[in-house]
Amino acid sequence: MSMQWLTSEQLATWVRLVAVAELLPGALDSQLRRDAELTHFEYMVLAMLSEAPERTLRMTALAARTNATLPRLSHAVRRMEDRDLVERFPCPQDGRATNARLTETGWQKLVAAAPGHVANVRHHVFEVLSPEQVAQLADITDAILDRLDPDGVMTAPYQRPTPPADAAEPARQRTAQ
Amino acid sequence: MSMQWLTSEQLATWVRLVAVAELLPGALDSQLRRDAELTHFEYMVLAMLSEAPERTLRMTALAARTNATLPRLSHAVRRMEDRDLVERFPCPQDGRATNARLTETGWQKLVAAAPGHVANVRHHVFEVLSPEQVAQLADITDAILDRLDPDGVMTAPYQRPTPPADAAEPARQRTAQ
DNA sequence: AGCGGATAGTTGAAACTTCAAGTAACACCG
DNA sequence: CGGTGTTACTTGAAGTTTCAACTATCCGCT
Repeated sequence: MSMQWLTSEQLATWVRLVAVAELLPGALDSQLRRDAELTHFEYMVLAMLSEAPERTLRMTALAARTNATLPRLSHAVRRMEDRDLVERFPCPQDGRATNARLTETGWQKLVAAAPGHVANVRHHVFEVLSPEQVAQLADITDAILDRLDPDGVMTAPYQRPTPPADAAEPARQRTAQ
Repeated sequence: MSMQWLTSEQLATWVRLVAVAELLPGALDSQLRRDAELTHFEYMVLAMLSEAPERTLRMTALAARTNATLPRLSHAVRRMEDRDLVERFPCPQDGRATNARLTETGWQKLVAAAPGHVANVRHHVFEVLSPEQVAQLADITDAILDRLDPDGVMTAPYQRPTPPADAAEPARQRTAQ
């Protein structure tokens, strides 16, 4: 394979980006499985529910936020229901829809798992990047997500603070949408 | 979840990085499945073999380069063998080992699939990034891979070209083996 | 040479994801 | 109203990945 359609700089970058995309989910999964008996996907389900009003979300919305297909989510939620992490009930406003709600047990699970997960994130990403690089990475991922996720479904509630150097503790807000 | 252990800039960056890591493999998979009847994993198997001497690699080496477990690779190669994309034969030097070799059909498949794949990569990544950002991204992914893949198994053969002008980092060596 | 342990890979079963229906409720239109 | 089409799931089967043995070979040691 001589990919003459990419410059060697692009090729080197591409290979590294793919490697990160391939390795990172595994690293997150391992730590969570080992320390919290959760997959990264299950963690995301819990995390997304925890941020929603009433800790409740419709299956379709939850699937969008976790980048899952509906069948995948449906099966996963059934298994998590067996473990009493979430519960399902029909949506009062729309008889077709199902709501998933975080249980108290699920919340506790998330609270217990979060510190280790965040530590892992810090270890793999933020400890090795300068503040400038963190800002650059945010710009770069923003640009890529413009094509990959035009509606920003996966990043919806996470607005960026003001770009300049020292962002300490500004209130972050929901995007309109 | 109020993750106070990350700054809001870090949190925003993190959410975007996870979104890219989650969405990118899916985007690659869709295009390859649609246009070439290959998964991204199968494409990587073919690509790694195509770059190896004799278009041949031992199963363990191939697994490392594609970030697969040995059972996963073993099953996948068996299925690809049924499609005549690769072939297996015992390693002459080591009776325990198995070699996987790209067949002519497999090579043709890869050649046919590559242009569309590269176009997809360009579309999702390089078209939306400036040359400066491409260089930044290479530095950033390099730094992250130092922890995620210390031996550089996944990026082994892809050396970066000489950095343009101002390189701050002494570029830790990622040895091929 | 022969033993014990490590290495390389395969295999079948369990777990998970994807795929192809299937069900029920809503929405519009005549 | 009743029909037609769409939306929001759920379900069971098929395909894939992971997990736990299991086989065979190699290496170091005596």
